Amino acid sequence: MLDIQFIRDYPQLVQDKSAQKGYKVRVDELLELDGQRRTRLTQIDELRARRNAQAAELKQAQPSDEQIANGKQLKEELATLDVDLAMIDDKYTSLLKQIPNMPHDDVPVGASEDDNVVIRQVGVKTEFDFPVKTHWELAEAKDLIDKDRATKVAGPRFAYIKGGLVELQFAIMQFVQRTLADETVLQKLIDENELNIPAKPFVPVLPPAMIKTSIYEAMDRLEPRDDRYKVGEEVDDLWLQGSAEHTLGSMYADEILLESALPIRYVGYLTSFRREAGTYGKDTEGIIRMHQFDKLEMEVFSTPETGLDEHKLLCALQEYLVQQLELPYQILQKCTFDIGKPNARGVDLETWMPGQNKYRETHTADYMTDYQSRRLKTRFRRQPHSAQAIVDVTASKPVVGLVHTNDATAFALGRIMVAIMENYQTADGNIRIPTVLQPYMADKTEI
RNA sequence: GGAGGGGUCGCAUAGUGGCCUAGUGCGCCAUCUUGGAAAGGUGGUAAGGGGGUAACUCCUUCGAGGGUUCAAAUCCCUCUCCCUCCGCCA
Repeated sequence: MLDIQFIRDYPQLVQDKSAQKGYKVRVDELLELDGQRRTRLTQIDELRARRNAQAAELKQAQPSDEQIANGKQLKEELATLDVDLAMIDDKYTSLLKQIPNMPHDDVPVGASEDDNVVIRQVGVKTEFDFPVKTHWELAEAKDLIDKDRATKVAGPRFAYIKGGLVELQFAIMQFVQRTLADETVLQKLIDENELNIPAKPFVPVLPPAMIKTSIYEAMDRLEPRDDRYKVGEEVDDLWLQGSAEHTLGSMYADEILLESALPIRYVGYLTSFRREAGTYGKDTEGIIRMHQFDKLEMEVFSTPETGLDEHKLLCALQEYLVQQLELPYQILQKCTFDIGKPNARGVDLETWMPGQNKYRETHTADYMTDYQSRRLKTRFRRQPHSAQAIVDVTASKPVVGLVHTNDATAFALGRIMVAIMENYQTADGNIRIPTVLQPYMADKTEI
């Protein structure tokens, strides 16, 4: 959710930037309702002040009939205004929620995902002196993926992942956890990118896989609803999460964190669920697009001042991780249309997939500024800076602000294994193991 | 699933219709005393919203939502979370 004060100050800007993201919003109507709402609020406050004063007057002696009648009238007036306000408030809130986050200044304006900009390509597209196989051909030959039986048991877009691929996944998970806890690596990336943030390690988390409707809505990741799985329709108010971001980013809802605790960096591991509504016929072969996939997700809570640097660190980490696996990739800065409603900025990393002869999205990094935290009420208390306090009395007063949230893929395990299979295939149909992963696989060199 | 007990200002607690403008202790901040500290004294100590250049001021919030009442932390209803016991269970 956007700050109403910001919308009051820059209505045209909000209208224009929303349009750039493909959102038709009614800023005029919202501001009209905002005015009405504030008028009612003032009236209600006045009535309540009178009610409070009257109650204070009556509390000593037995109230007279006249006083009670007077009180009753106040009560009725209040009730009418309350109903009025509730109606205005409903419309106001729903309009306010529709307004997307403002794109950051460097986000290219675009009308479709075709307007995303390739920032750079890194690595040389893998070449082979034999006919290239797709990952599903490789997997079938080695019995690494069984989709037919999964379809029988659970339906299409499910799979049994087996044998060497499972070992590979566990190896990747350990590798990521080790890397994200390595302050030397973090410091190196921070220095290279000239970021002004500490090399604080990521803490691994196993978050809940289900989420309440209210929290999902506050994260602004529930829509479109038909891409999410609802659980226990009548009995429970729960959804299966579609990304660890959904339950990681919401964990400090309604809390005030200490500035000294920030940044908080987590790497969550979770099996994620998506209905993939509207993708019928897309990526039906292989395991690129599944209803269920395992994912390692980075999530960072920070101050507003460091939010963008944290975003850049996450992007740098994504590249670092893919580089360690020695996979060719390209970086895409997403345009205004494609970054998503709560995003101020979004960057995709696409890994080269020789079997499909194209780059495919394996990573995405989202910077939400305070858009999510405003509705979640995830705040932090600024510590008084004593040096300033001497000069400026107000600076010594602790101030509460909204945290900035960042989220980024460490690895979508299914997709990165597809990339490894296709890039590391050998002439005899084996799959070599990237060097950095071998220590986590009992020094196995291929599967 | 069954029975009972709870949710109050960072923490711990008091509070059964108007003396609650939520008391007390701890913690924290400031300050006094001190050579410096401890101890002690004094003052302060939440969030959100409205108005005001400001000093300030008004409103809301005692798990959440409804209700009763001139008046609700307090009474009633619904929900929710936590604790104890029983049952079931990886």
